[in-house]
Amino acid sequence: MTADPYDVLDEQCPTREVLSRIADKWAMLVILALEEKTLRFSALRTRVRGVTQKMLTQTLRGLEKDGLVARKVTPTVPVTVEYSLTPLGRSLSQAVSVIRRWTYDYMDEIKRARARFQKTKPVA
Amino acid sequence: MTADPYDVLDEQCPTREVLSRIADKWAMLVILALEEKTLRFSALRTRVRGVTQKMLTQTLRGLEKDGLVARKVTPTVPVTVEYSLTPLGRSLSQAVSVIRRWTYDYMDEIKRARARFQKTKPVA
DNA sequence: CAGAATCCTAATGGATACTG
DNA sequence: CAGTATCCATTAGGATTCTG
Repeated sequence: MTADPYDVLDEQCPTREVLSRIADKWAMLVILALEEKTLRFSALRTRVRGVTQKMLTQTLRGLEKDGLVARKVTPTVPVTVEYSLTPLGRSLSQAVSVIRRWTYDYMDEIKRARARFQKTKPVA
Repeated sequence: MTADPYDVLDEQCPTREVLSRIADKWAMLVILALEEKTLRFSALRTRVRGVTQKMLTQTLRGLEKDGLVARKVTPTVPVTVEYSLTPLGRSLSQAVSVIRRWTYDYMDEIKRARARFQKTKPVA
């Protein structure tokens, strides 16, 4: 059993910036949306409720840069742009789904924890 | 098979804000650091390389609020404060570890994807 | 439709000073 | 030691306008 050559807790480790990209609210939501199916820009904007056009564009460029999302332009009039997960992106979506699963499964417990916290430390 | 009562892609869904808290660079790093062992504030600051005291405090308060991290104060002089994952936090750390695992496993492929991207779209 | 550009506010991050 | 508080510079993010 060889130790990992990486350590994300180390600031200099290249994995740190990869984590920074995916440990991001919009990035995760986009990945989850594209996991379902390929979507056009406008559909993606609708599916990922609350994302602004600017953040969606920015997030997509980042994911594209790291090879997680593929951008396909069809020269219709007006132009059609489709976004989909690459095989690499799909492998990541598995991991992101685990996070979502956890969130769904423990939502109630988190609510209780919050209530408990409020009781212990009333609003300052 | 009952459908999940939640949908994180819905802006109004309570799971959205939970995801926002954990889909965060510092939050994930703190969770990974505490997964190894209980740590005092200063040790945590050293382990999570690059985090500032301000961001660490802020991140810990958020995780504490959602019941993921426990804060234990021992009234020594000077005071000793230990942070550890709660059982709920440990269940999450499993999921976060999956993300880290993915990052370590695909780091090389991401590097190649970046190189490819650079070739296709030279710096603007 | 898919975005680029612009403007403005809020959050982040660093540095420093202070306290129980 | 483990913070809180404050000032300041930089950056992220939101709202709006405009275009191929």
